[in-house]
Amino acid sequence: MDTTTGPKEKEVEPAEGGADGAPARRDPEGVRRDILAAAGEVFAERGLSGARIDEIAARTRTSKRMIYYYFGDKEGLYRACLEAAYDEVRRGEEALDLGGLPPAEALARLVAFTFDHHRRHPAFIRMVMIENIHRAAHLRASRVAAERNRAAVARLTEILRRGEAEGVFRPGVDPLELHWHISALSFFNVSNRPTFSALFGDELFSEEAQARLRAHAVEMILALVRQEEPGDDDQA
Amino acid sequence: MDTTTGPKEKEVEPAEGGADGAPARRDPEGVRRDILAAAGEVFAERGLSGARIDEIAARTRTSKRMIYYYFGDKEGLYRACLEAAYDEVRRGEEALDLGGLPPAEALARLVAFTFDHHRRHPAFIRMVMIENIHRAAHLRASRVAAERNRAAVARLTEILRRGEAEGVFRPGVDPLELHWHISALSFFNVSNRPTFSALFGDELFSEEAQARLRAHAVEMILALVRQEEPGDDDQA
DNA sequence: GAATGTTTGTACTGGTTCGTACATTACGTC
DNA sequence: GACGTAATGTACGAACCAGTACAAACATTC
Repeated sequence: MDTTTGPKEKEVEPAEGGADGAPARRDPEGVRRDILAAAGEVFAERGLSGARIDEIAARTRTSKRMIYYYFGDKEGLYRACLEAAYDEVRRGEEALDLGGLPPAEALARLVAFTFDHHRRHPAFIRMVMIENIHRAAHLRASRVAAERNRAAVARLTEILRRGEAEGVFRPGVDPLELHWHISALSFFNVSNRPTFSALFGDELFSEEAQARLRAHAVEMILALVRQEEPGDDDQA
Repeated sequence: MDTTTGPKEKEVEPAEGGADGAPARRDPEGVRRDILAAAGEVFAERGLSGARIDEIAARTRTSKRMIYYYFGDKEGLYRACLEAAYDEVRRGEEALDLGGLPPAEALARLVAFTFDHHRRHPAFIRMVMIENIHRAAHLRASRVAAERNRAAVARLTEILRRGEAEGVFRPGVDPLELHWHISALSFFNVSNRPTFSALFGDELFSEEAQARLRAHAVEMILALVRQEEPGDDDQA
């Protein structure tokens, strides 16, 4: 029985597979990212209590020991994943530039973009669902995510302000409330697909149906903020 | 050390505390309900993997043994809870009678009712969230819930049909899609409150703000189905 | 090239948790 | 009032799983 726990003679290949050129044999930052990626998958898939540290470790290029070394405990790892998820998704939102567009068009694009963006990030949606199940206990404990989210509302505020000034939006619309409605239509469309499919089938989730739903979301939001002046600038 | 596991001399009081008059000493149906109620609370609170059978048993007037006797295993119990939750909530919806109302009014009431109904049943919402995390694996495995849900859509179909016939609703609105939107606005308002509060504070969840959100939900849905005929029956 | 702190691997442990073996009691019924 | 079955209580087992003890290898600085 070989009890020597010394250096195993398997090929070494320490950390040079990163493809980013850095031939660092020790690569703490890379290990961190590696763990975070694996943990993100597993947490999103199974939830906090459902996830197994050993499974996360197995999906890693490193070992369980490293998880505890870098993240302390399971919750610490979970919190880091949560922040990373918020961070990544919110960063993706910044790509959208609505500066030059007329307010109604800008809002329409924002809604459509949000709808699509949520669809593109199901893992993020799942993390938020899980966090809501936990009554946001861990999100509350982290100051990171708040900043980026306020940016989303700030952008909405700006669009509303412009629309109000131009007289195309009715005054007094609360940006936060509007954000709430937009999020609802976009988030639910991803989060509740499984139970809905189970009850009513898949028909709402074809590309065509989704495009229709998105168009309706845009319509509904615009209808809510539009200044209804029947026969004011009617072209006729 | 007393190793006799015989009849303990504690007062007997077998099952007469039910307050419903039935002095049955053995009460299988009551035990079932008792377990189901306790399990419903715990599963809604902690999720499937987070729930502990021992905790459920502790909240019961009976023992863990009975859980396995009646429900087989943890999943069986969870499935029973899920069905019970759907059943109870859908039964509560049947109270709403919209028969005599004009279509727009009926739809408005339906949306407002749905919005409130979701708020009144947070535990049900949580069960659905949890089930969505599990990709509806357990809901799919049960045929029960489907029936009652179709009734909700059927009612919506009827309202749309009438509205279309009367010319107040535009034709071709898909009842299932409309149900999706209504559900989104109502469900999300409960399901995502924790993370939203964590990021933006509580302001949207005061009674006044909720009333406003509900009014907006009604408005948005009506705007979506309304026949836009600018200047047709304008009183002027 | 030695000293010192950082990063990593291996094996293990202590507590938790689902589920069950075994025994016993109530109930219906003939 | 005996018998078969349904219902229930107690104690326990086996697996699982978060977290750690111990020790080694690397990196950095002088």
